Amino acid sequence: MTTSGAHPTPAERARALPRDPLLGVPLRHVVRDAVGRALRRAIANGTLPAPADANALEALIRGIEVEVPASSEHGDYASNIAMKSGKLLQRAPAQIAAALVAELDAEAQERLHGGAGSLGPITQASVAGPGFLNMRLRAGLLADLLDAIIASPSAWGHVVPVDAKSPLRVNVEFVSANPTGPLTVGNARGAFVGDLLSRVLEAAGQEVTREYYFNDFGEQVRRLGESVIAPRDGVPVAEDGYKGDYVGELATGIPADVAARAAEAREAHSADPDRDEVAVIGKWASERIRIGIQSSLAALGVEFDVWRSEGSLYTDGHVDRAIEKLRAAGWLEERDGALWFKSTAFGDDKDRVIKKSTGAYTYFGSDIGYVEEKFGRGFDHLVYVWGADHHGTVARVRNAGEALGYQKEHMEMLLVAWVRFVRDGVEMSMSKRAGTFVTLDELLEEIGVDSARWYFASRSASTAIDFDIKAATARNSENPVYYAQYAHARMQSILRKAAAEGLATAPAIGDLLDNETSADAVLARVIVRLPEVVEDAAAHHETQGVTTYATELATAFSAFYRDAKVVDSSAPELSAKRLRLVQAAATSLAASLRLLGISAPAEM
RNA sequence: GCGCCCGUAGCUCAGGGGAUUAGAGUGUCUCCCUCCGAAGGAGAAGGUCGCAGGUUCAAAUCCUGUCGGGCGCACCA
Repeated sequence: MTTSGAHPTPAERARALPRDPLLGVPLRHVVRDAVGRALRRAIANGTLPAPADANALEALIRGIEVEVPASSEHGDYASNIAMKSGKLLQRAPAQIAAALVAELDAEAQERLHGGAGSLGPITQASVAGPGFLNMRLRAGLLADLLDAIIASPSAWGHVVPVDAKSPLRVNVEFVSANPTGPLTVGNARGAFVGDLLSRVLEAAGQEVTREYYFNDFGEQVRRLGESVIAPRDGVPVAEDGYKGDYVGELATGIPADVAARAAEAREAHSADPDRDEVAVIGKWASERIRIGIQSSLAALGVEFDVWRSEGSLYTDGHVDRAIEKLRAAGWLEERDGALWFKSTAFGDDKDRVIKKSTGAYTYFGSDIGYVEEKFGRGFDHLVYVWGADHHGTVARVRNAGEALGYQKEHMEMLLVAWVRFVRDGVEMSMSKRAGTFVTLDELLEEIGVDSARWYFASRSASTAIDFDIKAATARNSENPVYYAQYAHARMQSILRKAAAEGLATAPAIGDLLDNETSADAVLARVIVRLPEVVEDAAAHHETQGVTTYATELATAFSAFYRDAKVVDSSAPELSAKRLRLVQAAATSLAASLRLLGISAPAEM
C-alpha cells in the first residue's frame, strides 16, 4: 500500500474540522424538537388525548417531519405532523395543529430548562390549509446563530453527527483508472464525484479515506510494455496495443538504468513473462503514468490518502485470506478446473469465477481480497464510485462481501453515468488504445477547475449528461460558478470599503433581524440554512444541493445589496450591524464553496 | 431476451408523494450604472414533467405497461 505522508491523515483531518454544538445542529432539528415538546405538553395538559399506545406516540414524535416550505409566506418551517397524527390522536388535524400552536407560543414566552435556557425557537406558529403547522423562527435565535458563526467561522458548515459517539470511518474509492495512459475527460466525472462526496461526508462528521485502486500487473500492463517497446525499436504498435502520443514519448524517454535492466531481462529472462523485457518496460511505464495521473488529479484538487495496487492484494495475502474464509464458510466450489464463488446463493443470476482453470485469478478474485483488506483496516462503510459500465459487478462484489461476513448495506456502489463530451456538436471519441481522447489536463486548461467542479457538483451522478466544451469555454464568464464567486468578492469588497472608511463592525447583530420582512432578515434566513444543506448532501450522497445553496445565498445577497445600504457613515450603528451580517454571509458562502473545493476569491 | 439508469422550458440540468403560481442557469425580448463591484439588478415570453393506465383526499414524484436513449448480462482486462 502506498500512502503519502505529505498531507494529513483522514483521522487528523476529521479532528481538525471544528464542530460547534450550536452551529453544527441544523435548525430544522431544533424546530422538530420544539414541535415534539409542544405535542408532549399538549397531551400532558389534556388539550390533546393521550394515545392508548405509548410506543406509537414515541414513534410519531421521532418521525416528526419539518421542512422549509416552497413559499416563504408559509413561514420558515412547516410540519405536516397534525395531519399524520390525526388517526392516532383521534382529533381533526386542524385541531391538533391549533393545540401545537398554543404550546409553541407559550414556549416562546418562557425560558427552557427551568428558566436557565433560551426562549423557545418558534414565534408566530399558525395553522394553514388542511392542518399544516407553519412556523416562524424567533429573530433572537437567528441573531444568536449569526453571532456564533462570526465567533467561529471555521466551524460553520460542519455538522455534528446526531447519534454517533465516534466518527464513522468511511472508505471512498474512486477514479481507479488503470495506469496505461493519462486520465481522460471521461475520468473527470468520477474524480469530481468521489472528491465532492468525500468533502461532504467529512463536513457531516465522518472520517473519510480517499483511495485509488490500480492495476500494476497482468495483461494491460504487458500490452503497455509492448506498445512502448515497439516505437523504440521502430516497429508499428500492435493492433490491440496503445497508440496515443504519450506512448511515443515514453519510448524515447526510457532512462538508462531501466534500459539496462530491460536489456538484461531480454538476455536472462526471455522465457519468463513476469521478468522479461516487456514486463520491465511495462512496469516502468505504468509507474511513470501513475505519477502523471497523480499530478493531474492534484491539479483538480483531488488528493488521495491511499494508492493501493492490485498486485499487493496478492503479495500481502489478502486474496488468499478471503478465499480461505469463503472456503471455510462453504461458499466456494471447484468446477471445470476453476474456482467458483456461489454467488447464486445470494441472489445473483450466475456463479462467478475467482480463479480460472489456467491458474490465473480473475478481477473478481482481486475484488474479494480487496473487500477483506478494506474491512480489515477498520472501515465501517465502503463506497465505490464506479462508471455506469460496472453495474454488472455490483451484485457479485456485495454478495462476496456478505459471504465474507460483512453487511451489504456497508458496501455501497455509486454508479456514475456517462458524460458525452461534445465539441461543436460532435461527440469526441475516448479511446485510449486508439489514442483518440482528450486528456483531463487539456480540459482544465480550457475551462478551469472551479468551473469544472461546479459543473459536476450541480448534476446528479446518475444522469447522463452532455458536456459541450465549446459552450463551456465560450460562456466562461457567464458560468454560474462565477455568480457565486462574484457575490463573495462583492461582500469582501464591502467589508474592505467599510474598513477604509473607518466604520466598525458591531459586536452583535442585536435587533437587526427583528423585522422579519426586512432585507436583513431575509438574507439571515438563507445564511442559517447551510447545516441542513450539508446534512442532506451527506445523507443522499449528492452535492447539487450545495451548488443550489450557494446560488440562493448569492441571489439573496444581491437583493439585500440592492435594498440595504451597508456602508453608510451617516448611520454608523445600522452600518455596524449590517457589516456583521455581511460578514456572516461571506463566511457561509465561502464555506459552501469550500465544500465544493471551489475558491472563494476576495476580488475578481 | 433479462437487469440497471435516464426521458422535466429552445439548450444544459434541479426537484423524486403533499398547500393548483413545476424551479435554476443559459438563450430570446424590454428596461436599469452621477448610487457600497453591471462577472450585477428589475421584468416578459417560454412546460399536456415521453405516452397510457392505476393507487391516493392529493402524482413530475409511487405502481404497471409502453415508446425512446444509455449501460450491463465473460474462466475479458
